[in-house]
Amino acid sequence: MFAHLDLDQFFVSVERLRDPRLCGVPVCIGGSDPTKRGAVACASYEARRFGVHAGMALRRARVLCPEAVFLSGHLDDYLERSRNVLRLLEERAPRVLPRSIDEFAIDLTGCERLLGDPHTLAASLREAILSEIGLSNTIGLAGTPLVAKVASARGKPEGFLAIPLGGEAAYLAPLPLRALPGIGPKTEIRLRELGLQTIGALARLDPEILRTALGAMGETLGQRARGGTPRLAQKQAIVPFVGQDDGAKELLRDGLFGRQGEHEAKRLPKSLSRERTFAEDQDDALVLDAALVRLVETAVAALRVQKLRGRTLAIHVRYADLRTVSRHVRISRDAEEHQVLAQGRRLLGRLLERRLRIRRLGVGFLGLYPALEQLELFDGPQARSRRALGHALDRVRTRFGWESMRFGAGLVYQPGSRELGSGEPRSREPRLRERGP
DNA sequence: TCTGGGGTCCTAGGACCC
DNA sequence: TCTGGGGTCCTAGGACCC
Repeated sequence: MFAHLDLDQFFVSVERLRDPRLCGVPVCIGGSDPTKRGAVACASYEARRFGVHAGMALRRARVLCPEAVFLSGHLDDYLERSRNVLRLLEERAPRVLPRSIDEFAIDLTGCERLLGDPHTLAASLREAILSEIGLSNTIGLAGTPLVAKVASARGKPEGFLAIPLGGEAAYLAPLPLRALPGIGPKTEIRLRELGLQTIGALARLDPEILRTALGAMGETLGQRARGGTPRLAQKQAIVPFVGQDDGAKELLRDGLFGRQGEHEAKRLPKSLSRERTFAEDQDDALVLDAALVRLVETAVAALRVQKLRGRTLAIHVRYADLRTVSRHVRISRDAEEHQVLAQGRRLLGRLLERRLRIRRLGVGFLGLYPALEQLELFDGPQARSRRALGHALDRVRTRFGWESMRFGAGLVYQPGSRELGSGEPRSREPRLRERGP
């Protein structure tokens, strides 16, 4: 048997532990000012009753539920409590994989003799997380991880839903297509065009038809519709970044579950990116360049902390009309930050040829690989000292905050009151933004 | 009233090589 | 000189998830 544990309205629950006055009132995490751009990362059940849900624009949430309390949230606290949950589960269950910050897959196969009945064990885990950590949660129990996940989603909140062994496909059959992980809005439309309404209909469809219509994805979905496989696929946690400021915190984020993984080979992330959406759509080249500098700085710093390098640099842009476009370039193994920045500027230049205002700018690295310290042997003294500077910078920023150290163009970004930057006079710097990312 | 930020995986076309 | 077919890499974009 497999269990899937899902923390109910996780971010809101943590905020309520921090401030019990939030109990019983509608709460939206995602930004403290709902008149600004932003999205709801987590809405309390009280807010959901008004139609508010995760992913919704803050402004829309405010219209639907004006009396809601809007908060930026505390990502560091969420990460810590998520690790506490993982630790508790690992102490009492044979094999646990974090699926995200608020979801955990638990393998209970073959542990009956050691740990007893899976139902009893799963129920005790649910109870322990509630009583010892204070977090309400829902568990789904089934013969495959996939069905356990579906069951937990449908058992929310504060639920415990066990699907009888062998009854996986029967449980899924009457459910709507969208209940199956992997079916989003687009795929749902295409499946409906094939005349399908339920997961059961999808399960019965000739695999050949499915394959012709949807390619490899069709095959996968067909298998899932029939219940999936009774194995926990090795997959590393995805760490959703809630997005609120506090630059230096990123440096501390050396992976969500840094400690974990002695027995599980830790998988390298495939990509790393930093993005930001402007308060207002931008076409000022100076502002865009300053944002680019800042994003490259933070992304490179994050790579350095995780001892990774990227093979490809990507710049992506979302234009005012919401179209998203990216440009990529291969970067050399020994490229340094200033060279990466120069490449990024070139790519951004190409994207600016379309004369549209820019809503969002992003810098990403793809094809990540471990940065081998030996590479430094081949560096010249200049490269070495620049690298040392980078490491020193990371340390200073970790201790004193991102704003404690800034360079040239990055200063345009956020003239704050505290930082002195590199000592240059800043009075001439235009004040272009009211707050940093 | 226009939807954040961080990821994953898949597809498809073109370049290039053999 | 013309040219097939296959493999791989790179780039760009789409769909999905939390």
